[in-house]
Amino acid sequence: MALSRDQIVDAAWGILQSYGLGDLSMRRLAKELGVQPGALYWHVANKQELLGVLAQRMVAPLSTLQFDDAATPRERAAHLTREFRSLILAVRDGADVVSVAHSITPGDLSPVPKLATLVTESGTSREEAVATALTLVRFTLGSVTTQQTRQAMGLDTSTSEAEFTAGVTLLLG
Amino acid sequence: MALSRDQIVDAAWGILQSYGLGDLSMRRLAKELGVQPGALYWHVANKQELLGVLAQRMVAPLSTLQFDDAATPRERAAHLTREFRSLILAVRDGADVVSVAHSITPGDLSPVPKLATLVTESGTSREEAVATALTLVRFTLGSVTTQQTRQAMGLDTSTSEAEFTAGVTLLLG
DNA sequence: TTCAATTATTGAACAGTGTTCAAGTTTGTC
DNA sequence: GACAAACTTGAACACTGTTCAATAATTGAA
Repeated sequence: MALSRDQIVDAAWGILQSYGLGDLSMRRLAKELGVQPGALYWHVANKQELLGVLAQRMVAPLSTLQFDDAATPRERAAHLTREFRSLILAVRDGADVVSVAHSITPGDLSPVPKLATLVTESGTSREEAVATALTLVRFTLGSVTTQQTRQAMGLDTSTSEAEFTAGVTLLLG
Repeated sequence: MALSRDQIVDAAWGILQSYGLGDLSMRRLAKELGVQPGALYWHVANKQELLGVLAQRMVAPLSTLQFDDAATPRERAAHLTREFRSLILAVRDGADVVSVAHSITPGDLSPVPKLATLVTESGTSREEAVATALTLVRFTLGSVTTQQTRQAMGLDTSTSEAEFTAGVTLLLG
C-alpha cells in the first residue's frame, strides 16, 4: 500500500510522544515508515506544515468539549483553559509544537475564538474579551513550555500547577 | 591578540541584530571573527550558554531603570513591563532568545523578581505577586514572539501594540 | 489485455548544523 | 632559553531539512 499523509502524521505523533521533538527528524520519520526521506515530501510540503498538523491534532478535542450546565461563562472559560493545558502537557514538547503554530496564526488554531466568546458572555466588551483570550493562551503556552523544559532537564516542577492556577485566576477571577 | 569571550558575545550580538537568529551559527560567528569554529569552544561551553549571555545583555538595562517619583507601584510595574517589551522587541528574534533562557531559569533572568516586588508593594500578597510577575513576563514573551514571527514573515503587525497594552492593563489594571 | 499517463518512491546530492579533540602554535614566567 | 599554561587549528563525527532526475508502481482508457 502506498504511503499516506495520515500515516506520516501518525508516525510523527508517535515519535513526538515517545522520544520528543528533538528526535522528530524527517530522516527518523522516514526510517520509522520504511521509506526514503524524499518520499515524505510528496505528501507534506515541509516540516513546518507537519508540525502544524500535529498542533491541530493536539488541541482537536477542545472542539467537542462539554461544559457543566450549571457553570457560568467565566467558569467555562477557566475549564477550557485548563483543558487546553492538559492536552499540550500530555504530549512531549507539546507546548513547543503548539507555540510554533500559534506564532504564525495566533487567532486561528488554539482555543482563542471560543475563549473570546465565553469571556464576552461573561459581560466583558468584545475587544477586552479577545485580549483576555489571547493573554490566557499565551500565558498557558509559556507556563507549559517552562514546565516541559524543566521536566526534560530533570529539574523540579512541583510549583508549576499552582503557578498556572494562580495565573488563570488572575485573568478570569 | 587572543580571542576573548566578550569579543565572541559582541560578534554574536552583531549577527543577531543584523541577520537574525537563523544566521547565528557557530561557523558564521567564527568566520566573522576570522577564526576556526573550534576556537569558540575554548571561551564558551556551547551555543546555549552563548544565547543565555545574549539574553542577559538584552534585558540588562532594566536593572538601572529609573521610575517617575509620582508613580504608584502598579504604574511602575506597568512601566517595567513595557520597557522589558521594548528591549526584546528592539533586537531581531529577541523574544526567541530570551524565551529559551527564561524556560530554563524562569525566576532568574528577566524582570520577574523586580516585578514581583513592585506588585507586592501595591498591596498584593507575595504569592499572588509572584504569579502576576510570571504571568506578565510570559504574556510579554508570547506577545513579542508572535509579533516578531509575523514581522519576519512580512505579515501585518499593526494590532500588536494595542493587544500588548490590553494584556498589561488586564493584569495590572 | 495492452499502453500511456498519472502517482509515488528512490538514491544521491546540496548546503548546511553543533560539537569534539589530537596536534600544533603562541604567550607568559622563571 | 626552557617549560608550562593558554589558546588555535584542521579535520572529522554524526547529524539536519530539502531538492530532483531517474525509476518504479498503479490506475484508467482503448
